[in-house]
Amino acid sequence: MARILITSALPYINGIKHLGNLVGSQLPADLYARYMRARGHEVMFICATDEHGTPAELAAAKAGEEVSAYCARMHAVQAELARGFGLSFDHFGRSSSPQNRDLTQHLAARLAKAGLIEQVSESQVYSPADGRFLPDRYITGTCPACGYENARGDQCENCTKQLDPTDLINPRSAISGATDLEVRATRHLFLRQSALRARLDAWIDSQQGWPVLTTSIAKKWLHDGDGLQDRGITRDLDWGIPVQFDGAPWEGMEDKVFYVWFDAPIEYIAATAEWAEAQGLSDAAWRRWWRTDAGADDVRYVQFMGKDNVPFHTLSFPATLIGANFDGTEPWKLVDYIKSFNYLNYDGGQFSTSQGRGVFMDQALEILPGDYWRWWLLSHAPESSDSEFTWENFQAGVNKDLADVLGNLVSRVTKFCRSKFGETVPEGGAPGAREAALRAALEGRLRAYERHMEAMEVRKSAAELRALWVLGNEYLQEAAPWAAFKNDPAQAAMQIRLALNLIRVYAVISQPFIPDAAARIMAALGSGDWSWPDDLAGALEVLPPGQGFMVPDVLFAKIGDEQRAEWAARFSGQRAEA
RNA sequence: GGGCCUGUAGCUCAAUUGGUCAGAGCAGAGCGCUCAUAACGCUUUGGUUGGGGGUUCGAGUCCCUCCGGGCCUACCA
Repeated sequence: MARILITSALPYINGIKHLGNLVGSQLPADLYARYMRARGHEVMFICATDEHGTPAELAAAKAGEEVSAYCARMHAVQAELARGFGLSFDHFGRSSSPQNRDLTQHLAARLAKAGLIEQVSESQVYSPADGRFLPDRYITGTCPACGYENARGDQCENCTKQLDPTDLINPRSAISGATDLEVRATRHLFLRQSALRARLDAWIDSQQGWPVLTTSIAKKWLHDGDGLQDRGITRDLDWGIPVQFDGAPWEGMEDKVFYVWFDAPIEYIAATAEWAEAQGLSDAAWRRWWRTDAGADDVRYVQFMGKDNVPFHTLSFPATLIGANFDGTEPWKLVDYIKSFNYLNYDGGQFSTSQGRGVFMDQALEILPGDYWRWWLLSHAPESSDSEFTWENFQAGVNKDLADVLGNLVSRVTKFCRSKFGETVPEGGAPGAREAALRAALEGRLRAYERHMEAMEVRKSAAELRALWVLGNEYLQEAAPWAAFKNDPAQAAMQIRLALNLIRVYAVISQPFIPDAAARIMAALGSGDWSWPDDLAGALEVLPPGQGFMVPDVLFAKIGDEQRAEWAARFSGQRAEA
């Protein structure tokens, strides 16, 4: 039994995430977590809401709430949606937790002690009307290069020229529209990542088999131009983790907070501490996952994220942890494997939170249960390149794979048995060559499925699982128990007993993809044996003759053409305000 | 501008990192079955692997070039 630590990129707090966000991190992370638990490994699956930063403040203001109240409310909303999608976090934390505050301040202090923190004076645009410093992209104005009037302070979206906010003509606040902007001097802490560049480079080089997407992005940042740049880790905001030093104000840093990207990954650790507290456990319970001097040396740590998150997970966060261990007294667990994903597009364009384009998690669950989405999204995960959601493809995938291949199989087997033998696993008959061939075919595909799941090859895993389901239909067609029943009822009994057991095995192995449907199958069959079919022959005899079962309700309803058309129309345009 | 990824049958994707690999699923066509959510099974039609050139005994697989799509480019997170 191995110990596996799994983290999903943290969903940001300002609103409900769309399906692209879901399939890029939380969903595949959950798939892996469920699979590893099913294989008997000890798993710690951590996620949390990422709550700090300017967008959270603005979203709260827009909602007319205190930012802390807003975050608490949205955290509850996101947690509920996560449950709806069957996301099996061991803990779904909050980056605003006391644990994260303490740990973030602690790690910053360690980095300072290591000489990896530097105070830098810089000029920032301040908006008196908004009462805040404005991040570059919250300043808009006319692009000096192309004349586009809504250019952002970091880059003109029209001509793609990179800008400095002070380049803009007629700059104004993107928040209030205020034009009385001024440039003020401010001081910030910088993490001297550049000092760790060689360490990070060697560390990346030492990793085996990481996705190209992961390493190429990391390498780009390490070697592009002047190499890895130091990074500001503080901001002039109210909402965030105060920049303090062992509880005392950090000189010159009064009224500042840590940059959200500094504290967000630290929340992976802090959330584990939150978990320990919630479980009534001691610090040792979470430290054995995160400190190699406290038991984490045999932990395998896997992170899941969209490609936009890669730089922070390959560079900044490792730099934080490596730097904090400058004297060898705080060996933090570094990630062992980073599974990164491309983007899921929506029907020819991008999902857009701001434009309300695409399907959001709450809307998805209003339409259909989580399993439908889990299956389609995972079987189309954007692993090698961006992939695309279309209602036609969604309908086809759900109807064919879930309703026809798996759902109908469960239906035909249980209903046939009920009509010929009653709702009891029938006895009699002896397996023959056909059954041996089925077992061999299952064995081959099951091991392939396991290999793909181990390797986090999400789409290949889904394809293999589907192929396993198909074997059931093939067997039934060949065995034809409805024909055998006429002349040799015992033969038919054996065949259908095997089929019932096969369905149970399908429930067990399909559980990582479609946990709810799997549970319904198991409940209908009256089985609570979720053990993985390492011994396939044995697993196919778990349901003994005489055991009662029930015909389950239709596992997956089909999506009709009219319904599909209606949904396509409903989600094409502006999302109604939630 | 720079960097990275990507372009394989109508659609979604595979091809053990140069050696029968040109494949699967869906869609289409035909046949079969009738237990089942008009479901299932079998057979089958589609591709000169974006265009062009090159290396090699041999290239979706390597090189050059052109065309198309996407992402990143460090103060959104």
